[in-house]
Amino acid sequence: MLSTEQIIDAMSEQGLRITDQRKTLARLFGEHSGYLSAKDVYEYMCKKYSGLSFDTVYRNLRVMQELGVLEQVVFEDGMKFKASCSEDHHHHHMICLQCQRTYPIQFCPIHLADAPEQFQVVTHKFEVFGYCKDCQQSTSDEEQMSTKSGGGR
Amino acid sequence: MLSTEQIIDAMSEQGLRITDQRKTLARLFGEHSGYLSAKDVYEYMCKKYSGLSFDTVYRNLRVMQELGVLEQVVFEDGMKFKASCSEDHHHHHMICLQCQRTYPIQFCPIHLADAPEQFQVVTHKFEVFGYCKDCQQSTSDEEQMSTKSGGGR
DNA sequence: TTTGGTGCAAAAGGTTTGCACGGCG
DNA sequence: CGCCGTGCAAACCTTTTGCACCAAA
Repeated sequence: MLSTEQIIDAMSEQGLRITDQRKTLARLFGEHSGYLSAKDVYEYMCKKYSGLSFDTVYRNLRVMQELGVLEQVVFEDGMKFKASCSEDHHHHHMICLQCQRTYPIQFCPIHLADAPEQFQVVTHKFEVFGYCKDCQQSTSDEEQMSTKSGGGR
Repeated sequence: MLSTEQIIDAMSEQGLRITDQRKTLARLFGEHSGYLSAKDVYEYMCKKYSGLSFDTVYRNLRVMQELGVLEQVVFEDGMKFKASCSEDHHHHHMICLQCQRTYPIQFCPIHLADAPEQFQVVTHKFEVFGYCKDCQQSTSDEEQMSTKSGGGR
């Protein structure tokens, strides 16, 4: 997963200005490996920037996603973001339902599927949901972020 | 997949009133095997019911989903609905990007995934997207519904 | 200094809710 | 005839857009 520095460098190289807010965003996603909703990000950022507006958060999330430093995924309860995987080969994810951190799965089932021969495959989605090692015993809410982020879905 | 009659029977058994609108909804989902958004359904129904309101469509979609006759899935471009599968065993789907019809896949990759041993699996999602037999040659828009429903995602 | 980022306000979907009336059972 | 389903209006939530001001480079 991209580090804080890699995120900042990528944004800088693309000519984006590195504002204080964007540094904080980079750090948030660089250090937190789970998925975050726009609201999660807004609430987190609000603690530092009192006059923060929702639209700036959305704008920055969008810019960072278009730049490729963030990945955007649709869940049942809405859009979420996390730092892009730095793994360059195709892989899937296990996603923790508690802390929403992701763990790579190298195995890909796409060629094993009993496709109707006539079906021309374009893309696929394979995701495993459950509880990671840390979240099985301690269902307490002590996570990396002090805001409550888990529990969703 | 549930037939028009099965849908109506299920609704009737649950004490729901079978209004003309609900009959039409049952027929729509009973005969159309693809995913439809609330907007798709609204536009289709509008052709028959001039004074139709959006909220009634939403209410009925929700009721039918809670009753179990409709399945609700989140795509990148929003929520969509289709008649529930009548297959009683676990399976996955191939979904046509053109007509949005679905085809069952019996194969399930869940036990083959190289899980971090510590990860406690709760659920999973495996979907294959592409073009079905009918939609490969004819990219024309002749589908079951006369409204444009495909192309999405 | 110049261009791009931010906050504010408002708009734009999509979905839900309260209420009164009309139709199903 | 009683209660549920419907249409209407409005609220609500998330996301986007226009504009003027301020700050990064």
